[in-house]
Amino acid sequence: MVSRARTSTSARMSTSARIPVWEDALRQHGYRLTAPRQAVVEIVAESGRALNPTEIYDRARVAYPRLGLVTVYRTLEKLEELHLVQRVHRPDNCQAFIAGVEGHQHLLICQNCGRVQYFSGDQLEALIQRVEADTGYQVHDHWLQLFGKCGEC
Amino acid sequence: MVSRARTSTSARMSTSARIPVWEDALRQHGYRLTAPRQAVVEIVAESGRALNPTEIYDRARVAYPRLGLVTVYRTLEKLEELHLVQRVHRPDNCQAFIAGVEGHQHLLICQNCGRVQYFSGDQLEALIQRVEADTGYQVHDHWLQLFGKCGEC
DNA sequence: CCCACCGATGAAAACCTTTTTCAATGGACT
DNA sequence: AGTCCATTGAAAAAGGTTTTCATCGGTGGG
Repeated sequence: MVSRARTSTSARMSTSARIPVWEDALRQHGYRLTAPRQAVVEIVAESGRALNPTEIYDRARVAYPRLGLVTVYRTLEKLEELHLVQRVHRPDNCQAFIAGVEGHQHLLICQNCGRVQYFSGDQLEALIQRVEADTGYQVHDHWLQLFGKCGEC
Repeated sequence: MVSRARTSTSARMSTSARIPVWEDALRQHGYRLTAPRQAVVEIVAESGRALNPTEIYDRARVAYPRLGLVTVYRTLEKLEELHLVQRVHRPDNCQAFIAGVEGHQHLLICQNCGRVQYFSGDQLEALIQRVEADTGYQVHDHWLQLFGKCGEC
C-alpha cells in the first residue's frame, strides 16, 4: 500500500545498487578505494537497520577478517562527511548509522527490530513560522523522527 | 511576542518554583532528600540550557564542594525516571539534560548558546496516519526538534 | 530526642567506547 | 615497475560512564 509519489529513496534505489555509487563518491573526493573500506561500505549499504560501529566491524570481518575496528570508525567518518550515511538518534543509543538518502527526509524506526524507513512531506512550514514568531528564534533546521513497530514485528 | 495559549510550561512555572516540586517528587517516590541531590536539582532546575553531567558537576560544586561526579549521574538517573528532566539530543552531543515539562511538547534549541525552549501544537496526526498507511508501521511515538538561533544570539 | 537501619555518598577501580600514535602497507599515478 | 603518500592495524591513550565498597547520614520508630 505504498503510494508512488511518496516512496522513499531507499526503496527506489536497491541496496546493492548503492555500493558502486558510494565507491565512486569516495574516489571523486580523493579517497582511495581499498578492500577494508569496501567491506564496511558493503555492510552499511545493504543494511535496512541502523548499525553501530561494533556491529559493522563484526559483520564486515566475515568478508575481510584483517579489518580493524579503527578503520570502521574512520570509514564511517568519511561516509558521513559525504552524506552517504547518517547517524540515527534513539533514546538509548545515538551511535548507529544507516545509509543516507538525497534531499530532506525523515526517519521511521522500528522500536523492536531497529528497521529504518525514510519518509518525506512533513509540511512543518506553518508550525515553524508560528514558533519563530512566538519565541524570537530563527529556525534553521529540524529533526522529525517517528518510532513504532514495523509490519514484520 | 508570545501568544498566551501557546506559552510553554517552562515559561509558566518559574525555574525556582520547580525546585520544591522536584524535591516532593523525589520524597514521594521513596528517595531521600540529601544535600548533594539538592545541589544537583538546583542547577538543572534553574538552567535554561541543556547541561551535561560534567557541567552540572562543576556548577553544583560551587554550592556543595564535597559533591562527587558519580552522584550527579545517579541523581540524573532518578530525575529522568521521574520525568523531571529529559535528555536533549543534538547532532554532536546526546548527553545533556534539561528540566522536563508536563504533557507532549517539543524542543527548540539554539545552535549558538544552547538555550532550550519548549513548544507544542505539532499537528502531526495526518502525517503519521499517512506514513502508517504507506509503510505498514504502527507509530507509537515521535520526536520533533527545531534548531536555530535564539533572539539573543 | 536519640537510635538504628539502610539508602546514599565519594573515592577508586573497572569498563567500554572512541581517538591518537606510529611503523608498515599498498593504491594510484607516472 | 617505481615512487609517493594516503591508509591500515595494533597498541596506547583518552574520555566518559558504571561498578565496587567502606563510610556517612536521612528518616522513621521508639
